[in-house]
Order: sequence, then C-alpha cells, then structure tokens
Amino acid sequence: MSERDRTYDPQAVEARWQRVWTDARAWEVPDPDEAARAERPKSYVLEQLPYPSGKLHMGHMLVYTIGDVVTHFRRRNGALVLHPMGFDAFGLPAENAAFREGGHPREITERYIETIRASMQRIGWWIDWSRELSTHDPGYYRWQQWQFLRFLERGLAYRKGAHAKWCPNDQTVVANEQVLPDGSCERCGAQVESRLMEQWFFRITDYAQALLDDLETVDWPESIKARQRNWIGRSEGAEILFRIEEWEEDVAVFTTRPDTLHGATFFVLAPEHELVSRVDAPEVQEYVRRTATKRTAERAAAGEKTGVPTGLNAVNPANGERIPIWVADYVLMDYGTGAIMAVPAHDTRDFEFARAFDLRVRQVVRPLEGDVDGDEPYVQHTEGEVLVNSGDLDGLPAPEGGRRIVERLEREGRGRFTINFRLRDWGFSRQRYWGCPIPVVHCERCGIVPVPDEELPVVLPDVEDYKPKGQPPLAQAEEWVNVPCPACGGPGQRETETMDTFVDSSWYFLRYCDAQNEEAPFDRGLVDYWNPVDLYIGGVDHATMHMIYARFWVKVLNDLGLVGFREPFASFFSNGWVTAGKTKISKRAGASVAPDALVERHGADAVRLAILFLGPADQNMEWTEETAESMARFVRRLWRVVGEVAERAPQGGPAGGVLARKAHATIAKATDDIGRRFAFNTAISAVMELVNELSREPTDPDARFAAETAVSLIQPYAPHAAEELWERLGHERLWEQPWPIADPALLERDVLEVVVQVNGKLRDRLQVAPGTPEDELVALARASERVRAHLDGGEPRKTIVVPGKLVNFVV
RNA sequence: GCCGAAGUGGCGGAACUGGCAGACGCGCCGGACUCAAAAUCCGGUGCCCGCAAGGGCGUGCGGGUUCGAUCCCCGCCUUCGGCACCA
Repeated sequence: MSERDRTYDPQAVEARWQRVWTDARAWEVPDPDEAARAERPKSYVLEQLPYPSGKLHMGHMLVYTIGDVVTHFRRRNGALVLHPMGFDAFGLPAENAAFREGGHPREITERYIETIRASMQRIGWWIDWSRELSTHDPGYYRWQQWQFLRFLERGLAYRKGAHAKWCPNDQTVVANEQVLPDGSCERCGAQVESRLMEQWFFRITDYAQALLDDLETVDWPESIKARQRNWIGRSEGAEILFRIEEWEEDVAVFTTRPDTLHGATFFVLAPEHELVSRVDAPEVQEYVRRTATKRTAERAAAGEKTGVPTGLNAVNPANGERIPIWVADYVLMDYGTGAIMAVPAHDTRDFEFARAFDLRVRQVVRPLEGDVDGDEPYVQHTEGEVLVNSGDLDGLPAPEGGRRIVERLEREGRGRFTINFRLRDWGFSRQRYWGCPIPVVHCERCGIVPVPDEELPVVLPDVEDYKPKGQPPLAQAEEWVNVPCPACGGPGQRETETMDTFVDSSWYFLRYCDAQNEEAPFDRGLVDYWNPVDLYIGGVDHATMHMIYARFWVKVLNDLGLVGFREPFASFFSNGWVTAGKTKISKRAGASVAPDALVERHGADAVRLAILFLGPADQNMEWTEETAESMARFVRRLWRVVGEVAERAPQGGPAGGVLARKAHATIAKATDDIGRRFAFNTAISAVMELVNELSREPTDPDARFAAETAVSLIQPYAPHAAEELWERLGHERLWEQPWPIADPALLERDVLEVVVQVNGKLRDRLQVAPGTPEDELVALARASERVRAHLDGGEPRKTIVVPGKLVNFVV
C-alpha cells in the first residue's frame, strides 16, 4: 500500500475524479432517440436556479446536494435523468449587488456566474453544463419577448393605470408580493408608497380557478398547496347594486353574506374609489389626501377606524331603505369592488366602525344561543340559524335566505351570484434597467405596437447611468428609444420599462430542454418529453410568487398549443432553511460558513454529507462545523476500513453470513430512504452502521461484499471518495453501476429476538428461529425467570402474540 | 382572527403500518497508543434509587381508546412559519 493510498487527501481525490468525469462527459444527458426513450424512463430533477448576486451559501449547498443525490440515485436505478443548471441573472438582486460593489450590472453578474459555476464544479454536483443558460443572455430573453408577444396578441398582457406600490428608495414599482407585512420593501426595507401609474399586467386572474383546481393534480406538500390556496383566496358570494339616491347612479358591492343584506345600516367606499373623487365636500377630499400619504403599514394596522361621511345616501335594494355613504380606509380598493355594504351586527370591522361613529346596528340573523343587540357583533355562521328583521324571509335558515335574496335581486337586475378572488393580475413592469426589455413601441397614432417577431431580440442597450431616477433608466438611451413605429413608420418610442425577474423564471425549465434553439423558444417534442419536472426542489419562500407564476405561464402556453401539459412541477420537495446562529443564511450574512471555505477545509464529499446529515432536509437546520468535521472523520474511517478489506479480506462472493445480511438490510433501508422518503440523514446513518460492523470484522468472508455495498450506497453523497474506493476494491466506473438490490431472502434474519412483556412492560428477550410456532413462543416466554417473577405465580388473563416480534401477558 | 408545521437525552436527531423509546452523530467520562499533545482506536453515557443484581420514572400538559400509545381520538399549552381591516 502506497502512502497516497493510506491517507485520505480529499483535495487530490476530488480533483482526480472530476477530471475523469469531465473527460468522459459523464454528466451530460443527450436527448434520447425513440429507441432510448422506450428503453429507459425519464426523470427531470430540478432545483430552483440561483440569483448570481452573491457567492454560494449553505442554503445552496443544501438544495443542490439534495438534487444531486436524487440525480445519482435515479440514474443508477436506470432512469435518464435531466439535471441542468442556470442563472437568474436579471432583476433587483443582481442590480443591487452592482450598486453595492460598483460597476455595470452585467459585469458584476457575469463575474458572480463565473464564481458560482466554479464553486458548483468544485463541489462536484452532477450537472449537465451543456444546457446551462442565463436569463440575461439575449439568446434566452429573445424567446421570452417572443412569448410575451403571444400573450399580448391574446389580450393576456395589457396596460392599465393602477395604484401601484412604489418604493421611493429603489425608485420602482414593486409587486404586492415584494412588500413585507409592515409595509416595507422586501429588497431595501424602505417604506413603500401608493402611486397611480400606467403599468403592464398579465391577466393571471383569468386562470385563478384553474390554478386552484389543478393543485389537486400535483404531488406537493400540503403546506405549500395551502399557501397557494390562501394566496388565490377564492370566496363565493354575490355582487349587489346599491343606488346612490342623490346622483341616480348605481354602485356595486361584493359580499359573501348576502343573507345579511337587510342588516346593512351604512355603506362604505374606499378612498381610492372613482366615485369619491366626485364628492365636493372638502373634508372628504382632505381625508382622501391623508390616507394616500399614509403608509401601508399604518393603514393596515387594524387599530382605530377612521372615516368621513359623504352626505350621500345609498338605497338598499332589498328593502328600499336609505343608508348613509361613508368613506373609510378600512375598505380596500383592490379587493372586491372597493365598496361595501356595512352590516355591523354580523361583521367585526363594520361593528367597530359603527361603534366609533355611533351608527345603527341591526341584527338580522339570530344565533342559536345568546343575543347581540349592540354588545358584540355576531359573525360566526352556525348550522340552523335563521333570519330575523328580514321581511317575508324571517324564519328561513340563513344560507337559504341568502340564496333567495340574490335570486330576487337577479330578477330585478340588481344582483348576481359571483366568485371573488384575492389574487390580482400580475403587474410585471419595472422601472429598472437590469431586466428584459418589453418589445413594444409607443406610437402617437397607432398606440402600443408590438415589435415584429423577426426584429427580436430587442437587446438591452448600455446606458450612462443605470440607476433609477424617477423615470426608467432606459429613457436615457435616446437612439435606442426613438424608432419608427413598426405599423405606420411614424415617430415612435420603445417601451422603457423592463420585465419583472419572475417572468424570466416562469419558463427557464422549458428552455433547458432545448437550450440552444435559435428558431423557437424550444422544440415542443423535447419539452413534452422531459416535462413536467418530476421533482422540483426549492425553498418555501417561492411557494407563492414564482410557483404560481410558472404554473400560470405553462397553462397559457398549453392554451396556445406550445406545450402539451398544464402543470410544470409534478412533485415538489421543499427544503428547509439553513441557519448559522439564529439567522437564515443568505447573501447578507454568513461568509464565514461559505461552502467554498468549508470545502477547502474538509473536502466536498464531507461537506455534502454534512449538510444532509444535519437533519431532515425538509426542515430548518442549524449549521455546525462539528458536523463537517464528523463527516470528514467518517470518510477517513470508511477509507481506512475499505483499504483494510481490500488488502486482507478473502476474495469471492458473499457467504450469506451476518455481515452480508447487514449489507442487504442497509441496501433496503438506504433505497427506501432516498427513493421514497427523501430521508437522506437516516440513509447516511444506515451506512455508518454497516461500516461500524464491517470495521469489527474486516477479514470476514462477507467483508468484501459489505465494503462494496457501503461504498456503492454512499456514492450519491460522496461520489469522489466512493469512486476511488470502488477502484481500490478492484472495480471501475461506479457512477455507471446499477444501484444495488436487496435480496429478500437475506433480509430475513436467521435468529429473531422476541420481546416478552408483562402488562405491556418489557421483561425479557428471547432468541428464537424464524417461524417458531406461537404456542412454543408462549411456553418459552412463560419459562423465563424474569417473566415468572412478574406474573406473581398467577395465570395470565390474556396472552397476545405478535409472530416474530413479541409476547405480552396481561394479568 | 384564519391557514400550516412542530414539541423526544446535555445537543442535532431516530423509531417508516399502534409493538424493544433514544438508531446514527456531536458532546462528555474512562482507557489504549505517545516523552507529551493532536490524530486514531477501544469502552461507557436518558433520569432517579441501588455496591450489585435489580427496580422505579420517562416522548409539552390533561383526559380517552387499546393487551400495548412518541404514533390514533378529545381538550389545552408553547414555539415557528404563512396570510390578514379580503367584505
């Protein structure tokens, strides 16, 4: 044994095998022809792609190692596994990194891409780099612009004036999803304001119901589905028209409780409601001004209710009653119609408002027990409650009464059943530089004119100053902006806003399937072959935005006939957060625990093992360096034990002894843990147990088989060391070896341990042969000294026997 | 308020279908090797009583079902996460 073989040098071993794999082009997955498709199943394993706005951190270490282990496992189980990688290069994170560090966003971004790719390759993740893409590449976003134009043709992309969340610091519109609960900007922490401006939207609300229904068809954790359902927020109810008496005009409200219509004692408009701007009263306009400057946080803080009366009255269509119209900011413009009928007896918020301004309260649904009459609002729906104070409907069960009310209004043309969603259309334009240009030209004569397909891509130009200053940075690129209108040839200006980065990530998984295509976004045959993604892996933080947008995008493409499936991600594994101390590791913190430094110290194999041994991969975990040390120790131990076996253990197949049985049990456990349970930590434990037993019997006739099994099973986690040890055991190309299969015959133990209990408490253990008859087991158990002591000489009242497992006496 | 997840040794965690609670690892204790230390190896390690044999207790709390409950049911407590004047 040479000195090199004796001591484990991860840096040398890992470099060696990475060279071998690269030379063999082992990580590439060419698109299979028909014959190959018939021969092997496909599996598309995908992790959410990284933002190149910082270096790799331990969160990445976790996601990509999970994906890598599954990739190895499925490959060696015979599947053709697509496992690509790319970079989500555009968008605020990359741009902010450029501001932070100086330089052009493109340079910074590309530098980070280099760095991250080098780290990934050093860690040895089994990635098909021939399919790499970056969203800032014109070869990529050209086809995004092309798809946008298809959406535009269908009316699924449109422009409208809307109240937008505006970040005064980033000088851009931010998505609702990017505003934190306290009203601050997710990116920079500044307080977000409300502004009325023209913006681009995708009509995602057209797909609200489909997005909800199709959740039934995907295999995702229930918690993630629940978040999406929550986000889509479907409510069944009715739209009802009230008449503004003084103006002889109708105004619609949405309600989920039409049964309480007779209890409406006042009416409230959101301050942004169109009608409010037409109210002359100065105190109303003053109130509207005040709420507009109010920060989201203050308005949302459900403290004191504020509002002003308009002096106008609305007529309740159910009973002709006149009720006062108020303006109050507890009514939101972007939900329902921006106007409500207030029923203080049956809604807590209306009740609070009525209390604050001394408005009438009238109960119209009688609870089964107790009474309301002003003290507490009664809101809970209970089975069997009936209407009161509702004219001829009195005594009807509330739900039925509600139905009758809407049916009546429907006949009069003053109401209808409807469904309202919390989900709003996706505002995707950003007043920022670093994003995909929106390929349209504004023409005074023709309006918004799409750039013809053959002129794509509209390439993002360089500008002097790419920092936002109230108007989009692209407006400075005058030569680029001023172009003839594609329709009439007259003077036109390009759109200067860019697309939200979530557009980029809504279809990247399709592009991987045909990344070099210059004729189309992708070939439908290839995309339909690989998709849907069989296992998508990523963080919960993308459970709503990204994963809803991507689902929407695919549904639209399906409706356009561009893809043959309606859901992008057939199953989803949500990985936990990695924390160091108490803070989530991200680019903001944690250079000290950067994977690069850890790999330098312990080797890639040890760090890969450590991140998965830390705990269940779908739960949050706290990183500890001790774990990396302990995994490095384990690899060294494996190295030494396998070396000893290679040198001293007898040649020949397994003899079927204890060690061979243990090896087969380990195969069964590791296979189930990786393949079905995604319990990577316990799979590693199982291999450790095997190695522990092997280290006690390195010259056993089964030692060679046990060593081979251990090496083979640890390969997805520690591919470099495993490959080297496999070679040491006299074999080649472990990465191409089929995953081992447990022999059911050897899973049967030759001696079973049967537990003997008295009253459910463990009193003795028996060693018996498998298949020992029940009565013999009972006899053996009763013969036990320790059992007899607890039986107190009496007869057991009852005896329970679980064959092969236990005997329980009840006295 | 609504929705979701989770409470097990000193620590991370295991127990997969109701059947040996604490696998595996960290830490700690003891020993071997060493001039010494590191590394490595061997042994021990839930808590309490006991010299020991052995016994008792033990999976957030209180009940229940069961021969038997970390696991199922009911009622609480705590922690974490998401949504939230959503009409």
